[in-house]
Amino acid sequence: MSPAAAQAAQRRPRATRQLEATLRVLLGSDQHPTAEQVFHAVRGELPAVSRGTVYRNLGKLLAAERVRLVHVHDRCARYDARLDPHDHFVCTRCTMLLDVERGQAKVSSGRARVRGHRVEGRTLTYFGVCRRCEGQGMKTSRR
Amino acid sequence: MSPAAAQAAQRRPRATRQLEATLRVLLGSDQHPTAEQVFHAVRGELPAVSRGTVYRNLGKLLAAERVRLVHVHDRCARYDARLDPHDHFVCTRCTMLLDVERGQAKVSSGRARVRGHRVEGRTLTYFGVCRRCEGQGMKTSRR
DNA sequence: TTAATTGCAAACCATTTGCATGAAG
DNA sequence: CTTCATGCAAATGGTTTGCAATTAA
Repeated sequence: MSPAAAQAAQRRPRATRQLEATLRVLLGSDQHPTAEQVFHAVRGELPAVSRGTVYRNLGKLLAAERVRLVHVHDRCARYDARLDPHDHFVCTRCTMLLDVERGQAKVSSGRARVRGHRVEGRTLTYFGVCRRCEGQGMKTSRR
Repeated sequence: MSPAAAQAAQRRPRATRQLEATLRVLLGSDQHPTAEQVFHAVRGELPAVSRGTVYRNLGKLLAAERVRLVHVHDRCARYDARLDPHDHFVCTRCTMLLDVERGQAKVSSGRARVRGHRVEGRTLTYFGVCRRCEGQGMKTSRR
């Protein structure tokens, strides 16, 4: 990170309505919405927001570690306002993303190093077919 | 999956030079290359291949489960020809991606269901700073 | 012979960015 | 005031796709 970028990451962002609405949307959802979904939700209260602003604000929230990113084999990023250690389950049919509590024994409390490299964290994602899609058989699933 | 798609996934793809070269590249690397990197490697032996063909062939190899995708918070997909259960370590500075053997006790042999949903697999990714980047301190790292 | 595959180029789509205007501190 | 944030629109970049020409089977 460049010195300028490090400084930017530490500077507290201005409390704009757009930024606050973006955080509020994320805090109020456990659906791990995409940027597009956050954008639509924010537009609900601020009809004039632009996509670019939502993307920039999501970036600020990530930099400030107010939210995290969940990486799935989907094409787009998904945001999560839960900051405590937990895992995820993703439905490979409908992309539903669910929080999963971390069983203490499931992953040993964490290796400090892996093959000599310093480990700072880990992500564990279960994947499969959610109950809803399982029930729907081969029918085209929702998204 | 539509009937047509299911059929397509089962039909054995034609043994073209492009497809074979693509698989050979993947089998010959433990670097988890991106599509772009595979494309360049394939171009090494078939100077006329197009990006589109490599992407289509990567898709066929995935459908045939000859290779897998590793999802990292990077922007692009990375391919892996190792099919046995194993985990990964990613360097958050240089994006180096490493195979990690799965310690038998690390992740319990696998829950069949999570919150009622059927689990078919899981991915465990450690992230941190690799030894090389650690040694380089704050210097701009390779990619 | 004939259906799948290729190369090419255009299309897609999530995300990023430059710039002039507007608002926060 | 001064600096940061916004809206807009254009640019990016990885990936996908339509199409006519090839090629494997």
